[in-house]
Amino acid sequence: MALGRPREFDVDAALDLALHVFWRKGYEGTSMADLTEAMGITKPSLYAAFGNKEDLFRKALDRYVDGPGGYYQAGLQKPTAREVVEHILYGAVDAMTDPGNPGCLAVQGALCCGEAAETIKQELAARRAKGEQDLHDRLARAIAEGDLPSGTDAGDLARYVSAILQGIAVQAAGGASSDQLRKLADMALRNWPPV
Amino acid sequence: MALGRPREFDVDAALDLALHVFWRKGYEGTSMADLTEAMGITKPSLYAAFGNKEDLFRKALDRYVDGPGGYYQAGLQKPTAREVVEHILYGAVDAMTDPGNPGCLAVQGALCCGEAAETIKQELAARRAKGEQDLHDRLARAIAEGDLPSGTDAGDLARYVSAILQGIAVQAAGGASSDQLRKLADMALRNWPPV
DNA sequence: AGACTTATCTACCGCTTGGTAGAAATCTCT
DNA sequence: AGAGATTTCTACCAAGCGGTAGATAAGTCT
Repeated sequence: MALGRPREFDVDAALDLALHVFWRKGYEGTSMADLTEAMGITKPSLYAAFGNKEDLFRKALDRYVDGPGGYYQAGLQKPTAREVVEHILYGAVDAMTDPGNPGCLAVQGALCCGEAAETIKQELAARRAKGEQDLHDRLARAIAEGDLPSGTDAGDLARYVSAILQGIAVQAAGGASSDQLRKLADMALRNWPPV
Repeated sequence: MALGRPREFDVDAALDLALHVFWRKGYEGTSMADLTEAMGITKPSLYAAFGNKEDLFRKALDRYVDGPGGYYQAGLQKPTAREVVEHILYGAVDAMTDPGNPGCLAVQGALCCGEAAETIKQELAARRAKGEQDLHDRLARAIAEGDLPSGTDAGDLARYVSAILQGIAVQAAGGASSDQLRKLADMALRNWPPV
């Protein structure tokens, strides 16, 4: 059923390569030339397969969330609040200290930027907010189930865990080792749940 | 003693304006045109007074550390570890929710970037590391003085506070309110010192 | 074989980027 | 008044940006 000349490259593999460039350099710091070089295709091929730079970034972001960032949604499935937070924190440490790709795409992809990247910045902020909301809902369930002390504020707790995660992301971007960050996660978990 | 034609603009005021542009847009997201427009001077005047873009950013960063970011060094002077952390956390919340300039220049100025901004990224990472080191030294003193439990690891503690601060920075960049962030600081302080 | 569809390539587009040359203007000093 | 120092301005530069036109190649369909 495939009409026309067949594509000579693997779309998913190319998208992975693009993802890693965006991850390392951020949206603004990545040029189309960076992408085509890393992906091993020419610009017209890139545009035909993925649309423009913004489209490509969104597709790479989706892939990130499902791939390297998958620890987050996986963590939310854990049976207890403690296991949820544990899985997410340690998962984040591992993902964000991946050699060659330090940090978190959702944080450093476009934390702040010029006008041209404004919509990407907002998309990332919205995704972070959505992640926090998902965690909120999961913790609210834990409170309802008696898994966490009643009277706990799920919103405050979710924001606290998010802040720790984002702190880990910034530290990782600055070159912190996985050992150092694991000790950070350990400390947060020794004090879990915070009062 | 002033030879030559006198400068027609106030260097410090112009530097302040440049600082705010870098703060909002980051190093890469800021163009020379953005700067000259905000500062109300032409490009040759800018280059004559501040050097190139990188020089200007460094000067703006110095001004940031002494001005809006001054809460940090001020906090380190407080008499007890608790007051130090309290001052730094609440100071960060206030500084990073400054209307029109959300977030922290040292975090979002260049968390990740293309090759052209690499040295700025490293400079910012080094400054964050230096800040963490200063806090480490202050907390180590507190441990030595019996102000914090002996056996506490100053490095772990400093990294923990840094992570919270950087979490606040990311949340602020994403639009979190000062009320929300204050509750975050409250929670961290209720659990201080973490075991 | 020939029509059709799609991918690939080279070459290019207009625009913005950081940065500067060179002349004119405005001050101080003698 | 004139020399010297410095700032200011307009106009410009090469290089890089994101994005595309148009021809050609490589498949599938009838």
